[in-house]
Amino acid sequence: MSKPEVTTTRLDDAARAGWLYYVAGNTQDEIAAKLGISRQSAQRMVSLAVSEGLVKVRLDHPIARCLDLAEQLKQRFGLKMAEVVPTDPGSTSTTLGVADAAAAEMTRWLKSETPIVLGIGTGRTLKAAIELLSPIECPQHKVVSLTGNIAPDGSAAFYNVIFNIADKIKARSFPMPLPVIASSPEERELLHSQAMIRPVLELSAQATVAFVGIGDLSEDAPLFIDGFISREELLALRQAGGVCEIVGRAFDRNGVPLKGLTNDRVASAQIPSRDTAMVIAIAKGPKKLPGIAAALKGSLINGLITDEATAETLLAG
Amino acid sequence: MSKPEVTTTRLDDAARAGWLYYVAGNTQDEIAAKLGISRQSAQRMVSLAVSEGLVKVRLDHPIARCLDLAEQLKQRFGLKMAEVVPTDPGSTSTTLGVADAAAAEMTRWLKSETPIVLGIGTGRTLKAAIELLSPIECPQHKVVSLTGNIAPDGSAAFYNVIFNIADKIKARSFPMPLPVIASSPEERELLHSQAMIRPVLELSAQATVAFVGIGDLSEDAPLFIDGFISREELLALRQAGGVCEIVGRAFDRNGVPLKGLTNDRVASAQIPSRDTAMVIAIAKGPKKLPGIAAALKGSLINGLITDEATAETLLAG
DNA sequence: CCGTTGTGTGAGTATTTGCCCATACCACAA
DNA sequence: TTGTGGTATGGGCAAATACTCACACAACGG
Repeated sequence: MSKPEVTTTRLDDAARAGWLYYVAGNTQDEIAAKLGISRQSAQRMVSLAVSEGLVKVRLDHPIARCLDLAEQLKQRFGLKMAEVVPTDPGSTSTTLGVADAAAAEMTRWLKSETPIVLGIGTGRTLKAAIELLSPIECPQHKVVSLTGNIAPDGSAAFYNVIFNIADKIKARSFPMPLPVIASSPEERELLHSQAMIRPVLELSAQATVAFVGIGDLSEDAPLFIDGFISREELLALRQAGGVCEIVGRAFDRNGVPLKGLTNDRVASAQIPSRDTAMVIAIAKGPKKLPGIAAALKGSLINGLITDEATAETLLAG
Repeated sequence: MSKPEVTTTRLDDAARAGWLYYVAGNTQDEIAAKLGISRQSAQRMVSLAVSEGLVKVRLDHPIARCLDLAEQLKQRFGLKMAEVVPTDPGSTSTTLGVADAAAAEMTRWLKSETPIVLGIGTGRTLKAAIELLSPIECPQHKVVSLTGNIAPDGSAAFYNVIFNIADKIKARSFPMPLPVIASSPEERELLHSQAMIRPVLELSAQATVAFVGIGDLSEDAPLFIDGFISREELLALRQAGGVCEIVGRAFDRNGVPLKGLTNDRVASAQIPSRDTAMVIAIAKGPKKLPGIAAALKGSLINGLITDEATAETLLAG
């Protein structure tokens, strides 16, 4: 037999072995018997068929596309974790799907036996996620708020969810009894140096994992809607190039924190270090796209939970 | 209420596990870790994905021998289309392999943008093929049954698959609410002239492509097993030289329809014209050999999906 | 003629997978 | 409340599979 012919018959045999294995459902032993070769050779034929790309596996489920996108996101943006949920084309909700996924991801972390420190940001998405969280007893863990929980009018900030989650999971909670944005840089320093606050800030820096929302800075930016900043402050942030806000701090399109403006007075903790903690953002939708892109570009996060449409646009851009 | 919802999320998870297993190449242990479940549950998820038909394996290598046989079949019997799949020597299944190939061939037709009329026969092989069909949305097409769908006892004929396929591909379906074999020639005429039936018969004559099974007339002929004809009628058909049956109509070894007997009462549509339609038979195995040979000889079909062993015998004879 | 190199094979072994079964869980009815 | 039937879970084990290694053999070059 001449050389090239040998190669084609080898692939032929490989295809036959692969067929018997994957389509006919034989074991490699049976294939070996039927083809009159040793089982090791049969195994080699099958794996040759796989490595030569003869065998194509396809998943007939919308989820497959999501997992694929998640993988691409991880690759492209160097994320440690990514999850993409299907987009419901008919819904305009900004929490549908991602909240469920976030709750599931939280549960996975909380199931850990070894104590973790769970950092929690703020926002509508996060609130929705925590509402979906099934109660589990996790007295070994600690949850720490990354933002202040006092609204400008003195009431508890509605979308600060530290108490909700602490209650759900029966863990010790560390809220930050502070305004989200102080009235001056000096006041912030004063507040941060309080004995009550310092341990919380230190704990937040030790977070094992943190879940944060990403706020946009459009006309109806949550920071503005909820009264934490004035319209003028919002406009100033936008003019300074701000595209998004994470735990109250504004960033430009490259994920670099803006200098000055309200950022000088944001009383939130820093986003935990991406070297020591998983920082998972939960965000989807066209309005948040620039913000998510910025967070990815600036490596502000190393985990992302989003939806199909958003993931596609992120990868296309 | 909760039942379908639970089922879909379960399938979602199964798809996820299947993806991680087959596409990402994780072991079941890794999947278990990533999904926060036990390995056993992961294993169940994966096998659920397989059993639900979410996972499709395709071999992208035309095995030379099979291609060669297919070509010879086309030449020798003047077929427009032939496909030969490998034979699993140890298996006695009459559908293994050919059903997959038939599903793939159907998919090729269904992908067409221009509307087609798809005629569908009946039988075990066809049923297996349609179960393997991946759901695709084809509202532009029409599927028409070539046989009645009422069993002698009044129930829906089990191997009438028009509803299964219509459901899978979301196309308009045209079943034939008739018995497969009428009690008399007169009854058949009466039934066929009904306003409900005539359009279906007309549509079936316009089929672009039709997939049919070939039934044998041995002791366990499907027509007899399923109770459409009596043992006496079966024997009579055999004595009159009948070797096979397509859409209920019996043919002799030259593919000529038998005169009289049950053929006078078969309420099925005619096999669509081989001049205007592709008529593809799906059949393999020694028991069906005479039938396939007859169908080829009588040019009842112009397409064939069979297996290696059957193709070889056909060509040798 | 001999050694080298690449390829294919079989044997043995570690890992992975499939399956059974005891148990836990949940919903529902008595 | 308790019992009951159906369902999901995880442990354990045997089968199946993947991997590593050593050897055989042919081609090639010195």
